[in-house]
Amino acid sequence: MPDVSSLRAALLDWYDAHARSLPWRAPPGSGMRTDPYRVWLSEVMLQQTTVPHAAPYFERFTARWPTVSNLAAVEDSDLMAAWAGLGYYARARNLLACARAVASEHGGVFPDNEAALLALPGVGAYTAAAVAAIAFDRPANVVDGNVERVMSRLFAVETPLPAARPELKRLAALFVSDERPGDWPQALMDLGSGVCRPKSPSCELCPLAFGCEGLKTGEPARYPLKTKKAERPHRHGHAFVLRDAAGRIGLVRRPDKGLLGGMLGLPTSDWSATPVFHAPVVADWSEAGAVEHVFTHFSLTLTVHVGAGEGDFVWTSADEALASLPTVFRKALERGLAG
DNA sequence: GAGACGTGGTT
DNA sequence: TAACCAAGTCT
Repeated sequence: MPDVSSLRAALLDWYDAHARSLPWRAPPGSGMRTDPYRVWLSEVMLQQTTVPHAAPYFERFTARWPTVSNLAAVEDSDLMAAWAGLGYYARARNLLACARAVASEHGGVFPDNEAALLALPGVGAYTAAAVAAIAFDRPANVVDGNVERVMSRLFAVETPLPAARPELKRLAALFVSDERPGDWPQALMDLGSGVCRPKSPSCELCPLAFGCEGLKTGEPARYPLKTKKAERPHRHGHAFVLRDAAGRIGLVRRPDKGLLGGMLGLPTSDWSATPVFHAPVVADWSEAGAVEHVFTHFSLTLTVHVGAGEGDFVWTSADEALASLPTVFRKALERGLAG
């Protein structure tokens, strides 16, 4: 068993020299702490999302809505449009619900403890711990994919994910301490992101190499072990680019639950092996090609049809539609507009 | 516990 | 190129 306190000291030293500079991060070692609102917003945006993808959204959101109270006052449709392209749209719906809960139930001030944070919409075990630690400097066991990977290597855990999750969390808990509780998870995540990477880890640069059981095995990259995932099915569908006399696009608001919930979309058929061609209005539809898109649990070929007509739709200029649609529909609309 | 839930970059 | 992967949460 590696010596926990020397590993901890070694990683914090490394962090002092190598911490990343990020838009939501106070200068490391400055003793400054980031506004809880910004910590929370960044943590939600970073769920299953890379730093380069989330960063511009974070900059736009904080410029437009500097406080959680500002965010709480936003119209649902504006928030969803601002989130377009970032994915996992339930996050956006929960983000707004959480901002409104903080505004109405907590006087516009984020709660400073893990339990109260956990009760907020869209805040799970990871985010509650991260905000408690990073924004409030509370000792909290912050366990994300990076931490799981680092722990699985450090201790050469042979149990595959996801079954190994409780064990990895227990191991991570060994490092939680009153000393620099806010820096610790960030150091761990920076290490996981830049050194202890999923593939080809840079063990020669790693401050924890001296105590790493995984490295001793000679195959650190083998960790964490994972059980095979089911194959991703392929579906087909039809999407309809409907234009009125003014050239606007007819969109529909999707139901809150389910795929792309709460977002605007193009009218479509069902998505299945053999979709039924069911146009939103009777029109002279012409085919404009197809687009491919990959979701987490299925891939999709969408055949795009263009036509003119009127009806009960959310009529939107092409530019606004392109900016507010989720990516799958943005791609379909671009295809339709290109002819 | 397992599946739903997006997107874009990397290998 | 297909597969894998990213600071997860909810049901």
